[in-house]
Amino acid sequence: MKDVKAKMRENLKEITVSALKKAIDEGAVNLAGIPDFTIEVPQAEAHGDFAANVAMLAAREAKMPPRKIAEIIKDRMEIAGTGIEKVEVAGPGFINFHLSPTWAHGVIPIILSEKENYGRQDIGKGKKVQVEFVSANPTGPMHMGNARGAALGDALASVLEMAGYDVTREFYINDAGNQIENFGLSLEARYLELLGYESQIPEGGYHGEDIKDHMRELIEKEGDRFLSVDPAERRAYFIEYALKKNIERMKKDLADFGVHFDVWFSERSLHESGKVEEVIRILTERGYTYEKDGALWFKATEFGVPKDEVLVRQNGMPTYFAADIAYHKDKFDRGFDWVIDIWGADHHGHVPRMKGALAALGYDPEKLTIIIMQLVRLYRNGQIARMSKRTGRAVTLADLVDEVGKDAARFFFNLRGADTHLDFDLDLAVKQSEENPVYYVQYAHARIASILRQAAEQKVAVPEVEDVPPAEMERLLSKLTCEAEIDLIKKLADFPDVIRVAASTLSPYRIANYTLELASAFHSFYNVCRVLTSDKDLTTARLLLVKAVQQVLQNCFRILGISAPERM
RNA sequence: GCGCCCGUAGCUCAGCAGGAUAGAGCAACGGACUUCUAAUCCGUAGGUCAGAGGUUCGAUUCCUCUCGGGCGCGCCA
Repeated sequence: MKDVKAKMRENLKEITVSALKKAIDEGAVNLAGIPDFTIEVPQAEAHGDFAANVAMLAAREAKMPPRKIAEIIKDRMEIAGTGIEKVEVAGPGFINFHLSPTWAHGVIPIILSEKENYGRQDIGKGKKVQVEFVSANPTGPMHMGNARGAALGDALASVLEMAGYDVTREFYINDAGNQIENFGLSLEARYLELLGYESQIPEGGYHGEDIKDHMRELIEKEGDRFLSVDPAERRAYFIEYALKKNIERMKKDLADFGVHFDVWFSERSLHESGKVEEVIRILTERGYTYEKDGALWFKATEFGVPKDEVLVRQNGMPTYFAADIAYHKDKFDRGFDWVIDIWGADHHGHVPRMKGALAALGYDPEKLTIIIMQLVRLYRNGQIARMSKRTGRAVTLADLVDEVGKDAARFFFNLRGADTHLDFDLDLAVKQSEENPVYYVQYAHARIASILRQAAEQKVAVPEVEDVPPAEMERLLSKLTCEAEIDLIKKLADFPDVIRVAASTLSPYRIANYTLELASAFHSFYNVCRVLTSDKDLTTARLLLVKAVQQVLQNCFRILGISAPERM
């Protein structure tokens, strides 16, 4: 893994450690060991390119003021031939490293040869991880919350892939249970109603227009023949019919949103294969259940949950929770080393009991990470638009793609962390689409594409990295010395770090933020430095630079699921 | 009542998993296109990081409490 920044950090750490060791050996500083310090990038440019905080951490044990320790370390540093131009002690005791301005230039050939793999990490070490997200109710169209989950989950999965995990994207279809019963009753009511019979949608049923559409379509195809069919039987048929349509629709809407799942997992299959029953039996055998009021309960309180939970209802039907336990057991039985669920904030209360159930089954609850995503509050015409499926007037994911566009919507959702409460003003999103930040980053890509087109027209070649000897490459890139160029190159060198942090904190929004920063550095560069000039070497160097920028932008866009336009 | 999330510029949010003088975008104001796309750039202004304690050499970041907002606490999913 080639990472100029990480390598530099390592070098600086080694230099600092050996200087400190020397100081200890000489008795200049009294320490038993080397503190676990970091080499970080200071905020202010005046503080150099990197800084070590070791002196502050050592101060207490050494019983010396940090600045003095820093001076002692600094005096013993061997910096000849390291690219370090100056070492300074500053502030409370930082050791600041000022490097030669070209220290990061080597990142350009690395990007151009690694291409879409630039930034890839190996922290996952090929571990099998499953990301389960969206898992929307198949009883109707997907809403804004599902859209957020889709954008977040897909980007997270991509980030983990970049970090070296073997990722499976999975959608859990809740095609069983009470809601499906209600779905059937609602379909049936609409069916009867459409044929002129009096009928009522039940309590907790679905009032959406889509329910009516399903039945209208069915009547066109099959007429009124279900009037004489046994109600339970015809409801089963309606459910089968409408579920299939809904799931196909969800697949299509998600595909239009740029999200593709590896596995669509049916809840019903867990019931049919006996896995729900099996998991209940195991819990019982392990002594974690008891009967009360005609129901079977899970002793959740033994795992720090406020109250016990029902597994099997009085009527003999297993609860959603029971199926969910079976589902999670199945996930681990399929060999995943790590399971990540993305749930809406309205489900956060179920986290402890799910983990408790896993512990009861003998699995390590630490291997399940549940990301709680705060809900989306949707504004339209200046007021809150309800998202409930039952009102039938929700803004759907498909509407969002139509009105705002896939790229803008996905970028917008991934601009914020999962735990921010998100107000989405649809009118504003549409109205401001011209000023949407997504255009800012895409424009950077399009501008570069335009430069490369111009270069091709002028028969200016951009050399392939493989064809340029390292010494020649170094000579060419040494032409890149103005501030905008240096800043841009450093930004490129940040990318592996960004992947690392985004993956280890499960925060794909960091990619979106970084993309904005990179685009900003590019736009600034563009306004100051002309790429196609009469200076041949400078032109070549800048072409290599912008090509590298374009590559990194593409790598970001791929993670975020947005397109990389050649023209805008 | 109990639990989880949030509170940073007028608005929407960052703040690199404790670091130095808290940053962007939008909105406001002033500049920059005979030159690779002005969907851009440069500058000005804007702050009691909700409040109070604590841990630390150092807190926007970690802990406790208070206030304010959101969401949960079903034999629904």
